[in-house]
Amino acid sequence: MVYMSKKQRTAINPTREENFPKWYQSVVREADMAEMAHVRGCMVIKPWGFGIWENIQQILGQQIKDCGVKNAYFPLFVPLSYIEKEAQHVEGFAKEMAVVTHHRLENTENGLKPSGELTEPLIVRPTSETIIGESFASWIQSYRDLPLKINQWCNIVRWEMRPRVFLRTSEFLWQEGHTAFATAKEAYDDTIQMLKIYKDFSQERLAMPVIDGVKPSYDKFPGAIDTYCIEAMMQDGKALQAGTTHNLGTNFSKAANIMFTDTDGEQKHAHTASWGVSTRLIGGVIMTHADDNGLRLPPEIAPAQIVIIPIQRGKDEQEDAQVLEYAKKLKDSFKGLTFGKFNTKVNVELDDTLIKSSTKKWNWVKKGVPIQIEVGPRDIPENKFVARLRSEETYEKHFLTIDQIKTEIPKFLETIQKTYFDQAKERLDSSIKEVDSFDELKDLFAKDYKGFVLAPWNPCDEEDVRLKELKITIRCVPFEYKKEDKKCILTGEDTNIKAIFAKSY
RNA sequence: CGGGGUGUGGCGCAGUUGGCUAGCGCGCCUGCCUUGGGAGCAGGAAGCCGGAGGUUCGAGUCCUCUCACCCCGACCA
Repeated sequence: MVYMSKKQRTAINPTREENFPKWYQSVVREADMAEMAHVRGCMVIKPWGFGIWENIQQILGQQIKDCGVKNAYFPLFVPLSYIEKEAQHVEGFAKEMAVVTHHRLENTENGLKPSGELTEPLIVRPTSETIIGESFASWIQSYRDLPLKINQWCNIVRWEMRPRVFLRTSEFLWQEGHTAFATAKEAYDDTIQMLKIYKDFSQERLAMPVIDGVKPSYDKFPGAIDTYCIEAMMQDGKALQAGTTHNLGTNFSKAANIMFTDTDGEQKHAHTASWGVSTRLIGGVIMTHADDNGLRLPPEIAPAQIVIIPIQRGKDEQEDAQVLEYAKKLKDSFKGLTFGKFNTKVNVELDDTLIKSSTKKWNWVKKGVPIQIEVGPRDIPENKFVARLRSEETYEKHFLTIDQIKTEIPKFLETIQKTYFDQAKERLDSSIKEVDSFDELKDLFAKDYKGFVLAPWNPCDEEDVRLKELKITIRCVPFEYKKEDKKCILTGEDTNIKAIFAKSY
């Protein structure tokens, strides 16, 4: 038996150290973010979790619009024949498709039975390249119709074998951008530009540092010329692909016949690209920032940056009423307050539920609200309140007065945001090891290494079986690293390219 | 889809070689007492033990089938 003092007691059990996957599930449950639905592989996203997604939609959505992209919406159902048009695309997605074959239920002796078989089965979109391509083909006729930039926020279905809340579910929410250009360069530039948007969003809003780069050819999106990605490192050292962009070249425009008449009068295929991020980002935020007391939300994407907890002692009704009154007044004092370089609005929640205040406070610790404010009878005469920052492990009290809100609260929020990023960045930077041989790589992971490895690699078209056996994947060839003439750790060939090797989600 | 495991109040679990009113911790409700970092005491509600069938005087426990979930592979944002 281990002696456990009250101080060591953690809100989340098991701890990260003890069992990372269970810790993760526990954080999701205790923070009241989501739960697995009774429908296989699907999740119910609860308000506190969905609030994060809404912020992602709102902030990233605006950034996407700022790139000249318009939002639209395309059908959930994709005719089978559309998918069939791009050979690699079919191969890549065939094994995880939900297929609709009937359009009616018939009441029989044995219960409801599907009837009215469709002449052509419909696929529930696993992604929308093909169906959007069909629209693009009819929308685009001349170079004057280009570039065409469309985005949709929607749900998609991939019949996953092993679901995990936020990280891998059969149905999930995402944003998929689809763009078409007259030239290959523009399509390429678009994939690079959008990757940059994702990277900045991830780092500046989610406080989640990422490595951007290009996927090995065998790991690219089915039907793409190249796939680019941002890779984040979770606290267990595993990589999480947090966003991707695909340069589709003319593969899909050939399949869907997206053609335009160019300035020279020639009929040409458009060059297309696609890019997306999903609710997986929320899983990334959890595994990047949460600790053994639960979630820690970066202020930039927290559904509420501040919760006010009235300390009502239940002894004196009048006193309790005054405290609540004061709490409301305090809440109003935050109106119009913003923080950070993006002037993000400060949202304040007043927790006036009947739950005991001490319990209440722990609930909000677990939910990861950046700042907890408590107000009690003693604060009223002096217009005071107590603020505690989720980023401080000691949950120290900061005594403030109402007129200090405008100056101090934004500072606190900026500090928390920065602290979370710095901690994650420090972890990432100190967990990238460089090696020059396969044996070193193997030894490292054999010793339960938690982190990334940067090593010389000569790009090839097939995954190395030795890596597969070690459950290690090449995450990407990063855009930035020191170029040196070395030997590929897998083939021994000369190369000046390096790749990130890691275990992954 | 292959290999392994688990299904018992909301959550986490215990339940001996079948045996009497099915337990424990947390949570929930009521009361007293407390309240500025997870309080205490007393009382209470809540489970046809995943489902179906079987063996038996008797099944949470044994057998058969089935479903679901978890872990390991294959696949993946």
